[in-house]
Amino acid sequence: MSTRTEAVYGELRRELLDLSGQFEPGQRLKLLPLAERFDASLSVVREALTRLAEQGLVVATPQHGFSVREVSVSDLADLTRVRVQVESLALRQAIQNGDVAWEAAVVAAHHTLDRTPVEHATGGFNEGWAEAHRAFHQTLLAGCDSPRLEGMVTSLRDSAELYRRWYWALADDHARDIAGEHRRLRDCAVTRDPEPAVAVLTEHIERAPRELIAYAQHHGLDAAPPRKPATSLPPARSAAASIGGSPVSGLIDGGDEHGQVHPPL
Amino acid sequence: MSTRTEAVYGELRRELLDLSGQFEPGQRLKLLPLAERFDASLSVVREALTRLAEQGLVVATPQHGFSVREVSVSDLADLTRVRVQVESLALRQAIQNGDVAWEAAVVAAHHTLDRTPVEHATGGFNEGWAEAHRAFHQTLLAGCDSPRLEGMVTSLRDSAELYRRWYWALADDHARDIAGEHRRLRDCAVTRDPEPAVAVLTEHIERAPRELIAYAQHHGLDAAPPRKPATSLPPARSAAASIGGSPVSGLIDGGDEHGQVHPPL
DNA sequence: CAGTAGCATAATATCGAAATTTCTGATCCG
DNA sequence: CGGATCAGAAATTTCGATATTATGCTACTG
Repeated sequence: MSTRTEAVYGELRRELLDLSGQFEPGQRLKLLPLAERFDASLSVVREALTRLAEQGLVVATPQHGFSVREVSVSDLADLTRVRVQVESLALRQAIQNGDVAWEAAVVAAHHTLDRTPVEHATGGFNEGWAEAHRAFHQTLLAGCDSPRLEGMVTSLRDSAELYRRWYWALADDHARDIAGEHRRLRDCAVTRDPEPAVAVLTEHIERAPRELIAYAQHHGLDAAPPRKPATSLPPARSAAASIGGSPVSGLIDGGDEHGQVHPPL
Repeated sequence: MSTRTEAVYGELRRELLDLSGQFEPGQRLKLLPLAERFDASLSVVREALTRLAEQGLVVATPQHGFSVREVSVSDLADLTRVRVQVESLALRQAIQNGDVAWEAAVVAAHHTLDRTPVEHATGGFNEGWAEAHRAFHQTLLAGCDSPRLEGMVTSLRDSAELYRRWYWALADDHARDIAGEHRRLRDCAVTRDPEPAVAVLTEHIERAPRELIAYAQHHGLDAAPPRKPATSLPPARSAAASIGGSPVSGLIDGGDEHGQVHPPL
C-alpha cells in the first residue's frame, strides 16, 4: 500500500470484518490507543475511521468520536431483504448479459472455492476460505457489467459480514450443505437458467440470518446491550452514501432493557 | 452545524451538486486553495473530501489528491439503469407497505412541490424547487420502510445530480410536462397501483438521461475532455461503499480524441 | 439523602509546520 | 532534433501540539 492511511484503513477494515475480530458492536474506537497500536499519527487513524464511517461500518458522532456499528435484529432483517433483492437483480442481469468468459471465470472461482477447506488443519477458521467465497460471489455477479450495481452488492455484503461471526459462533447449523449451494449456483450460471439461480441465491443469502434470528429470539437475546442508555447526544452523522438506519438494540449480550424489535423478515 | 468539518463538508457537497456549480468534472480539488476559501485548516478540508470520495462524488488518488468525479455516457447509462431498478424496487415496496400516513405525506409533499416555481421571478433556477423535488421523491419512497434501500436510492440520486446540470443547459426539453409526471406519481400512490406507478417512475427517471445522451451523440460530444491523458497513475482508491466504475471519457467539451463509449442503455 | 454546581481529567477537533512525493521545465547528452 | 536527467517548485501526506468540548468525580446545598 502506498500511503500510511491506506494501510491503517485496510487493517482496521479487515479487523472489523474479521470473524475472530476483537471489536464488539457499539464499542468506542478511541483515536489515541488506535494511533499507538498502528504506530501512526492521529490524522491517519482519523481519516481511516472517517472512510469506514461513510461506509457505515462504524458510526461517527460529532464531538464524541467513532464507535463500531451496532447490530440489531431489525437491521439484519432489513439488510437481508435488500441483499436478496439487489443480488437477484444483479444475478438476473449477469445471466442474461454474461458471455463465455464469464462462465469460465465462474467455473474457475468455484473450483478454487471448492478446494479450499473451511477450517484450518489446526481447527481455526480459514480466512482463505472467506476470501475464496467472496471471490466466487463477486465473479458470479460481475457478469452484470454494471459497476454501480456491483459496488452496492459489495457494500451490502460487507455489512452482512458484521453479523456472520455470530452465525458461526451461535447458530451451529450443521445440517447446512454450503458446498452444494455453491455447486448449484455454478450450474445455474453455466446453464443460463435465471429462475432457479435466483431461488438458490435467495436461499443462500437468507439461511444464515434466518437461523441467527431464530436463535436470538429463542434465547431472548434481542435486548439492549449492557451500556448506559445514550444521554442526549448530537445525532450521528448520516452515512448518506450507503447506509441509513439506526439500529439501537443489540443482538447479543442480554441486558435488562426490553428493546423494541421489528418482526424478522 | 456543530463541527467545522461538517460545515465544509456540507458546503462542498452543495457546490458539487449545484446546477450552477463552479466545479467541472475531472477538475482537481487542491487542498490549499479550498482551505483558504473556507478559512479552515487543511485537515478539515481533507476530511470533507475524504467523505465525499467515499461517496463517489469525488475521486481520491493516493499521493495525487482529489478531483471531481468524471462523467461519461457509459456511466450515465449504467447509473440510469440501476436507478430505475432500485427505485422501482423501493416504490413497489412502498405501495405495498405504506399506510395512510404515508399517503398523506406524499400528497403533502406533492402539494409543496406543485406550488414551488421551477424558476425564480428573476429567471434563475430556483434551488427551493430542487429541494421540494428531492423531498417529494424521498417521501414517495420512504414508505418502503427500509433504511438501507432508502440510503441507496439517495446515493444514486445524488450521483445523478452531477449530470442534471447538462440536461438543463443543453437538452432544452420543452415538450416535457414534469408537473404532470409528478401528479401521476402521486395519484398512483394514493390508488395503490404498483404497475402504472413503476412505469411512470421509470419514464420519469429515464427521460433526462435519454435526452442528454441523444444530444451528446448528435453533437459528437462524447470524446475525451481536453486534458492530458493520464500518465501512469496509481489506481484511484475504490469507493467500496457505493460506487465502482471508472468513467474516463468526458461527456462535454469536445476534444480531439475519439473515446470509446458504450452504447446508451 | 437527593440533586446540582464546579473542577479535574480525558478525548476529540483543529491547526500550522515538517517530511515526502510528484510535477515542471530547463539543461545536457546521443 | 529527440530523449533522458536533474534541480526547483508545488502539492499531498504525516506529524506533534494546541484549543475546544465532553466526562466523571467531588463537594456543596436544599
